[in-house]
Amino acid sequence: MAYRLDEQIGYILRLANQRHGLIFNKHSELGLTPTQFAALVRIGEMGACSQNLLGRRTAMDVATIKGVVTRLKAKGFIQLSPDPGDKRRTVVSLSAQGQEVIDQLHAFGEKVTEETLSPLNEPERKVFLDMLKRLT
Amino acid sequence: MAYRLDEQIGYILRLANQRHGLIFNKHSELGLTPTQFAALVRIGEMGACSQNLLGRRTAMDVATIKGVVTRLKAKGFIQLSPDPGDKRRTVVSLSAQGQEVIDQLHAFGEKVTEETLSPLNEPERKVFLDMLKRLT
DNA sequence: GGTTATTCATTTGTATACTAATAAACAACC
DNA sequence: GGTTGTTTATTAGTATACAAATGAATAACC
Repeated sequence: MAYRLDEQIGYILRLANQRHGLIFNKHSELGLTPTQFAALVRIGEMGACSQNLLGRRTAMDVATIKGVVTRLKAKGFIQLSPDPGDKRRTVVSLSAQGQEVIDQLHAFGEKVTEETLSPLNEPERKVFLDMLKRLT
Repeated sequence: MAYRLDEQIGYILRLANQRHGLIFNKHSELGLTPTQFAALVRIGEMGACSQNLLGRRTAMDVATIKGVVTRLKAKGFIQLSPDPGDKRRTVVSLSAQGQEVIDQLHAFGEKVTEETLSPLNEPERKVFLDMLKRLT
């Protein structure tokens, strides 16, 4: 059987990611990227935490989370403060503005998820997500 | 139902992509990235074509394919030549070295695909790939 | 208590990925 | 045949993503 790029999981994953990004950007109101969105939602879930821990919990390495935090701070959604008990750490937490948009983010995220999964019906979505999770 | 980042298709797709990238790099012998690999395999499938067309056939915009072509050329896998019939175009084609590694690339790609899909059994892989393709 | 190892954050460098703007060449059309 | 519109390629700017190196602070351990 000949090797066909269009049948390879890596290539198709990249295409699916691209499509998701397009859908995300089309609906985006707050000017957030998918990555910034993920970090912000995660802080909402976790509460305040160190910058590196936030990176680990959102699957971003230290260099990536650094940039994401910088931009979320510049946009006013988070605030940074020194950790009283550990001088190495920078504590990341939601700003008042960040708190205010969390519900909006969730509604937005649900819309993006819905449209991204729209080619699949309900039982298919469950099967698909279960299998996709096993590939992480 | 509360919104949970870990259940969102966009976030899980990103994680799956990351894992695939790690597997790809672990096995990579020729120093290619997944994107460079895709472009090179595609040229092998299509034969010579313009730089922009190659980008379209590998889902890369003009800026991205430009960089990929530059690096594939620097690594000696492709060659560039002017299009005799269209002065705008740059024709991209495999170099002798590129021709030589195509079979190796296919074997490598199959190994990466196999390991990436290893958490799924054979019938699951088929179902999964079919559904994933519908999300592109 | 002092050595060793680990963790945290930053920085540098390389590689996608997309937008937008530009210039040159080509195509369509009246 | 000249205007209009499209295509091709380049460039600049922003944002992930990862590797690797660094310095500061903390933890582990004998």
